[in-house]
Amino acid sequence: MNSPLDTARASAYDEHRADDDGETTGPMTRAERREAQTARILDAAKKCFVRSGFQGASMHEICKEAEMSPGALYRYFPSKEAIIEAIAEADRRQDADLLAEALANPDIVEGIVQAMMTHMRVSHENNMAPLFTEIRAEALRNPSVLETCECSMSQVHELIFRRIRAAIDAGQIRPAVSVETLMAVMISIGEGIILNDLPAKGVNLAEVEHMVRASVTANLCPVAN
Amino acid sequence: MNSPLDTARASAYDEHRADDDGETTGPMTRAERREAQTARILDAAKKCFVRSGFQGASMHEICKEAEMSPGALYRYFPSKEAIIEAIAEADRRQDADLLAEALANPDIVEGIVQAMMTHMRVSHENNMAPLFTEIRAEALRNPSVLETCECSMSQVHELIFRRIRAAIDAGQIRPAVSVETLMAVMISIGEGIILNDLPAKGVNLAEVEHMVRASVTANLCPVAN
DNA sequence: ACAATGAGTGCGAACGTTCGTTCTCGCTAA
DNA sequence: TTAGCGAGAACGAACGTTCGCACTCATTGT
Repeated sequence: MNSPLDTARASAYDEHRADDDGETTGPMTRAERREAQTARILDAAKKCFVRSGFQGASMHEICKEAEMSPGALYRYFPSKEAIIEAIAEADRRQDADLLAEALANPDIVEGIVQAMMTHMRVSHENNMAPLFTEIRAEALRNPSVLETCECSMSQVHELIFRRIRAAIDAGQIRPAVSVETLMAVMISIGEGIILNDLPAKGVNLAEVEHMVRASVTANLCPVAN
Repeated sequence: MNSPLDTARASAYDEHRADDDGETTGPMTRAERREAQTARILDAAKKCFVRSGFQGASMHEICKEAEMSPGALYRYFPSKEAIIEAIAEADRRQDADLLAEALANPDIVEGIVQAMMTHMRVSHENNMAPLFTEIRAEALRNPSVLETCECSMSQVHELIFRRIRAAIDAGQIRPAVSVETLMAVMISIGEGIILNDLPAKGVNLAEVEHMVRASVTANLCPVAN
C-alpha cells in the first residue's frame, strides 16, 4: 500500500562514542566501533535484566536503555536469546576466573575461605547477586544457559576436587566425609552466601569471614601441625 | 459485526471433581466445588511455573494444564499476578511452618540441623527447589512477592533469634560473632543447600547432615557440658 | 587527489504472533 | 427463577523480529 518511508526522517548515524565519560575519543575504526556498540548493548541489557528479569525485559526496553533502535541492535545480536546467553556466559566466566584465582592460595582452607569472601565482595560491588539469581532460575529451563553454567563451573569443580584430594593425600586435612559431599555442600554454602548478598544487608563482613573459616575448618579437619 | 456465539458449542459444564484419584466423590456443595477448582488452578499453575517460570508461563498454558477455559479460570483469580502471589505465599508459609516445627527441638544445635535437613528433604520430595528459585528471582522485582517472603520469613527469623539469645544467656553456647551475623550466615547456608537440591544430585544425605552439624557446632560453639 | 563503490550501520514503522484479559451466551444447581 | 459457572472467540496491547531505505566511510580505480 504505502512505502515504509513516507515520513520525515531524523538525521541518522548519530555517534555514541563514549559520550558518557569525559574521555577524549579519537576516531574509531570499524572494529573498535563494533566492539563498543556490542558492549553498549550488553551493558544496557544487563541493567534491564536485573530490573525486569530475562523474560520480563523486552527488546524495546533494552533498545531504549542502549539508546539504539531495534534495527541497529539486531545488527549485533541475532535474537534476545543470544543476548541472554552472552550475558550469562560473561557472568559465569568472570565467576570462574575469580574462584580459580582465590583457590590458588597454597593453604587450602584459606583458599576456600578467600574464594567465598572475595566472590561475595565482588558480586556485591558489581551488583551481580540479582543477575546470578536470574541466571540460576533461567538455567532451570533454558538448556543453553544451563550448559554455560555447567561448563564454566566444571572447571572450578575440577580444580577444587584435585586440590582437596592432594591435601588429603599429603596428610594436611582429614575430612570426615567423601570429597564429593564436601564439594557439593561447600559450593552450596558459597552460593547461598553470594545469593543473599550479605554486604547489602549490612552484615559485618569480618564476622562472616570468621564463620566461613570456622565452617570450612570444621569440615576439612586440618591435622594439627 | 457478528455475535461472539454463532458457532456450535460443546456440551458445557463438564465436571472435574477429583477424577484423578480413585476417590469416590459424593455431591459437592457450591463452596466445596469452588475450593476444589481453586486448588486445581493452583496445582496446574505451579506445574507451569516450575516448567516455564512466572513470566514464561502463559495463562493459556495454565488453562490447558488445569483443563479449564480462560473464562472459567478468571472466575477464581482476577489476574495472573494474583495466582503468582497465591503460590508464592503458600510456598513461603509451608516453608515457615516446616522451619518453626524443626526449630522446636530443645537442643538448639540439633534444632537448626534438623530444620535444614528436613527443609532440604521436603523441598526435594515436593519438587519445590525450582519454585523456590523462581520465587527468589521474582521477589527481586515484584514488591508483593517480596513482601510475602519477608513476612513469612520474619517469623522464623524472630524465632531463631530468640532461641539463640536464650541459649547464650543460659550459657549453653558461646558464639564468636554477633547473633545478627550468625543468623544471616546460617540462613544463607540453609538456602544454598535447599536451592542446590542436593538429594537430586545423589549426594549422601547422612554426610551432608554431618557437615551441616559440624558447621553449626563450629559457629555456635556449644560449651562443654 | 578524488569520485565511485559497496559493505556496514542506524532508524523506526510495521509485521505476524502471542500475551493477559474480557465478553457473551448457554448451562447448571439451588 | 436466578445467581453463578464454564466455554471459547475475540480484544487491544505488547512482544520479538524484519524490512526498506538513508547514511557513512574504508577501500578502490583512475
